[in-house]
Amino acid sequence: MQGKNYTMHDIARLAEVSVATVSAVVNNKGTVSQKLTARVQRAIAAVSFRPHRVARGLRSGRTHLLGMVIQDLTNPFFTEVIRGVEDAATKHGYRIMVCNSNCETKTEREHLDALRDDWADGVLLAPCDSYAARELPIRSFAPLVFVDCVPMGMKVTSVITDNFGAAHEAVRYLIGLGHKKIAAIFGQLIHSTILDRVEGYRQAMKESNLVITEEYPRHAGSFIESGYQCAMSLFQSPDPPTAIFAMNNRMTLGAIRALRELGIVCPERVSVMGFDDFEWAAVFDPDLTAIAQPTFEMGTEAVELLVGLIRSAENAEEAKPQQIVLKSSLRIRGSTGPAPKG
Amino acid sequence: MQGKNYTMHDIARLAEVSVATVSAVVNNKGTVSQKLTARVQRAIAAVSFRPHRVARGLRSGRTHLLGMVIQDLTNPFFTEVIRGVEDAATKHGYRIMVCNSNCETKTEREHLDALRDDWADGVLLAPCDSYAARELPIRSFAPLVFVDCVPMGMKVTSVITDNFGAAHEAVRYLIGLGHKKIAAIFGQLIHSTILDRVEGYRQAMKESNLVITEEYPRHAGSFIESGYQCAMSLFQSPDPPTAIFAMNNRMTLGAIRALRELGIVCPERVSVMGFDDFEWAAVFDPDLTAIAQPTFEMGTEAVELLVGLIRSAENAEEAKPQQIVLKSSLRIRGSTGPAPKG
DNA sequence: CTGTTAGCGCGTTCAC
DNA sequence: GTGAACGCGCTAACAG
Repeated sequence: MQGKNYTMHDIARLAEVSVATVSAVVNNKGTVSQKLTARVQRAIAAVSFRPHRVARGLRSGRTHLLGMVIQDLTNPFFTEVIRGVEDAATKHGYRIMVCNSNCETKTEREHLDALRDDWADGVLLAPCDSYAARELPIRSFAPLVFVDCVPMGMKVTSVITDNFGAAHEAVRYLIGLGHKKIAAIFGQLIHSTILDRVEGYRQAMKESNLVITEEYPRHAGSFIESGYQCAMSLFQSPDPPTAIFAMNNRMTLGAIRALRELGIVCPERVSVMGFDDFEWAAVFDPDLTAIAQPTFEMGTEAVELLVGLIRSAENAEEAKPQQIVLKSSLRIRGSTGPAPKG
Repeated sequence: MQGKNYTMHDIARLAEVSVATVSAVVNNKGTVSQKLTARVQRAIAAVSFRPHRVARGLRSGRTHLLGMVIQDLTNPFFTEVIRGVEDAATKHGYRIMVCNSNCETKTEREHLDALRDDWADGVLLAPCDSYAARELPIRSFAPLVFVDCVPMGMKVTSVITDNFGAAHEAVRYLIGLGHKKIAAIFGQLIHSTILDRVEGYRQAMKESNLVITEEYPRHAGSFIESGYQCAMSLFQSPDPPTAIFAMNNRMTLGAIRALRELGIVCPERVSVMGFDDFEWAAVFDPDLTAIAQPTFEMGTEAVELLVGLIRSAENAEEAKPQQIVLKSSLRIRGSTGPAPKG
């Protein structure tokens, strides 16, 4: 049923050389004569031999495997980051093991353990809880780079978006449109990303002497349903906002649905600003104004950082935590407009 | 910098037993005395030892790794399938290596080769080209199960949706609403899925003696942009359709955007039926009628099939190709309605 | 330049 | 019940 898996011994026998010679050819050591090299290569091609990664890793200590543990595979934000990771990793000769924690710290931990069992050469982690992440073994079996979200109040090697600045800019844009009653809706406050965004929102409001009505900031899980619930309750209050700033792509959609159900026209009566742009944002009616994060770049930068750490570790160098902060960009579309008069 | 990786020898020394005893404890052989077992377990816990998967795999020949090669990680259809795969794989003690071919046969091939290097115990494949897939080494290093899309005209082990039946049912539903001019738009005809859907559409039209105007079936890549282009050109024809059947989630969105730009009201003037339901379909205005595939189940079924094949292979049993065909379901929402009069 | 040898960490015989 | 020895496929060290 299955094709045979040839080993170096088979090749050595076929080419009538020793296994060490085969190994040298396979690894381009450049120490083998033209003639033998050709003979070995012919034998390799004849049976389409490929060296066994497992055995190779066992001996060399390096597996050329990187692990990536993410919060949620079904969120397009992460799949785009992964594309960047794949791209850069392939360039450096690494493979990627994508692990989905499904926003469960227990699963996240299991994946990290499994990557340890695999002897991954390095790990990228988008933790699902910035508080719980402080307990994680940062200096464990392999270098670790945090992506998108970081442990609270710790200096770690990471690649993140300037969430504070992005939120600040977005709110200033809304204020520039004449909005004074701007409500933020967000998920549980356990991600450094969301916390930074909320800070940016607060700061921008404060700078313009705008009040954050107590009922305005709403939170629940970062789902469509919670965005819907938040928006619904906001518009049941006596003094509803004229702008909603949703701090997550799914919550944005929930808010949009709520507005439609309530018959509240967007952007004439209420503007909607989303965090995270995505391929389909332009298909909605109105098309969504949103903050676009540099997802692909985030993935590539994270791999570059990680590969650097792996190299340092090999040379027994001590590398200090390095943070890369990427700029986002505001994509202005149809869901935001001037604040209604009166 | 990095924590030390302990080996069985370390544990043996710590627990003052032999490595074989440690191995027996680790693998629950049940042949070690209570006392020694406890001592070994204490030593394991003390340094949080974990057996090296790589070395283990080298010896046993099994890696407990499954590979999954998919067309496009950014398509929610696949991420949901992956969730099912992860679920079932974990249950059976397998890990998953997700590989994204990005709809390139070359990349697909490279991933399959890499999985061979990894000695994956089995492979799940959603090929990006049903014709090219016929050249793939079906009987190679490990059992292979096709998912979603299969090589043209070959009997292979696979889990797919009843695409013909789904499309047939969808078109019959539109016909039941009084539509006669129903246009199908689809991507390149290189996927067995799309081919089956088109066949279902044709068959349903034929059964009701409806003509498929030559200009109606349109094709290009399965992108938002191509859906947009298809819809645009359909409505520049002298006799435009009253219903559009988009055979892919992205094309559906493109069609929606085109209708909005042209000011064509949906569903009053044109109904839109999509293939592939997704989380956000209900947020659009109007919310989208679509055929929902059993994505999660597709993933779990594929793993069950694959695990079965792996077991058979271990027992040197010859298993014949087994096809699982799953039923889809029609989610009727607001984008479809009665055909306009006259 | 090439071949021989010894292990990488683990699992699986066998003796004891 | 337990321990010593061997081998999985490969690479690093050394010998020739």
